[in-house]
Amino acid sequence: MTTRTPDAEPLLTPAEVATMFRVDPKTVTRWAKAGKLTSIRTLGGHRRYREAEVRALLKGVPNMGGDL
Amino acid sequence: MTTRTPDAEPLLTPAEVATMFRVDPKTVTRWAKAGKLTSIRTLGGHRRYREAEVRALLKGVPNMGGDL
DNA sequence: CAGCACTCGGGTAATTAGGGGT
DNA sequence: AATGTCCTAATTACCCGAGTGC
Repeated sequence: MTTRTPDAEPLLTPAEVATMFRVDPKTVTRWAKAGKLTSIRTLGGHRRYREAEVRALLKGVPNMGGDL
Repeated sequence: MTTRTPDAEPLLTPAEVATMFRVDPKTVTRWAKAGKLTSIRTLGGHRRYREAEVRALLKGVPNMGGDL
């Protein structure tokens, strides 16, 4: 069976992102509202997030500022 | 000469659309029933969706300071 | 013709959105 | 300013059996 794959970017549900960051889904929603996360909405209004972006944020950005 | 192609819009199956939106195929069916998606029915009653329309709805617009 | 994956249809839990308050 | 919790309404996900697509 030839699996058709029309460019589909891997998306994550709010719950998945919340689990990855160890926060509540509500918090992830706030990040999306604040423009800190790219959110793609389903036709019903629910949000989906780009896996690539979430992973990039999870990678842990090195502290360049020497904050501590 | 290229292959002769009759006027045919590229169509997607429910599973393909579901994968692109990261939702269940049943959800895509609900969108069609709700009139949110243009559904083309096969002679057997199965639904097919316009790839162009799906892509247009799926466009991930980064939050450029105007989401709400 | 036979067989398997997928979709259909309906019904019921789980998740999400949104606002408000700590 | 930021996160977690409570509420209600809406949307979505998984259960079944039967039919379609190839």
